[in-house]
Amino acid sequence: MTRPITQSLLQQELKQRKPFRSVGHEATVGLLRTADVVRRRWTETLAPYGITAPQYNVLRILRGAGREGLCTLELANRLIERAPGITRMLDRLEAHRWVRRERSADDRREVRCYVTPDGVRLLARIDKVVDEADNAAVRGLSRAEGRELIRLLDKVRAGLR
Amino acid sequence: MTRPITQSLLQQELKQRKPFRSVGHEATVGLLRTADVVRRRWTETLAPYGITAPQYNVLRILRGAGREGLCTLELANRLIERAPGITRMLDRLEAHRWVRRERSADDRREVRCYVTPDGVRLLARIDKVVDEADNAAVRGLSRAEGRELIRLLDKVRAGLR
DNA sequence: CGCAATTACTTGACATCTCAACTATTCACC
DNA sequence: GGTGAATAGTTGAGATGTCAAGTAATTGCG
Repeated sequence: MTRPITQSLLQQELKQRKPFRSVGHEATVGLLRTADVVRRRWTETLAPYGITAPQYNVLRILRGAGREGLCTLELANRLIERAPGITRMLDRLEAHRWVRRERSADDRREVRCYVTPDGVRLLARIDKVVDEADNAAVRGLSRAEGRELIRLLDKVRAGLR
Repeated sequence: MTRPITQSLLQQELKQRKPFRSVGHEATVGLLRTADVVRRRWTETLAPYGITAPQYNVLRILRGAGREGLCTLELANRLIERAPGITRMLDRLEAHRWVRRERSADDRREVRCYVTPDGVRLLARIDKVVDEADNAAVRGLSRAEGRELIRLLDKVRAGLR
């Protein structure tokens, strides 16, 4: 538990003089900041296509769902998000004609959502640049480190459940 | 590059059948989702105190700044955030009397911000539960794994700069 | 069968965050 | 010294998230 001679990278970024209170604290702050940076990079990547990152995620999930589509709450579950946000995002996606919604005939409480052909075309144009952004995120890591990062993040989530 | 027999944890969470397109993609998605989970836990921890996570961060930074306080843009830099959000958050923090603002005498363009004694008292009440939340985040990890996670996150951010 | 509880949203209100545009100062340079 | 450029911050408008409360359809149970 010796005092390090140099500050950690994160300490310098935060312009902090004091060392972190604990490994947990430094890991938490590092995690949130890193996610912010990645999110921002994603946003920049998508901006030229007139779509936001959360909207892109929804479209991609709907494409994955295929012909059957998904209902609103199922979408919310996959995004770990509450329904109200989804409803309003779908309103906007529908206005762009990237998504189509209709009441389910089986259960008229449900609203089933589908990507439109326009939406699929948009995704096709975007996929490559998103792949590039994803790979850029792990540019600094070796393949083994990338996998180790994935494993550690899995463990963090498992510990929080 | 062999196909894994079992799906990764994240693949199960996302109910995806296909393996991830790349290590970069899985790491990116894992990072964003893990940060969301940690952020949510933080929000729950702070809710009983009537303060949001971003507000708590601002207060903690201002406490760290001490008697000299900080100007708005300096706060924005430390939070990796744009100024407009900070202005409005400070409006709310000031309404709660946790923060005090005044035009700098040196440079009348600047607005210097300080925690009030009320703010300091609030932080004192909160510090412990936040520490606990931070430690809970790495509960699943050994000490060595925690440090490894910090190192890998540092590398990701360094690679994105 | 009928009615209460549950489910699947939807709407309203508020806190973040973002970009763009605007005001007030201060700085730099002739 | 004065004027144009840069800096610090605010305001407006839109997207995302949250909770609370309301509506419509379905389920469960006596």
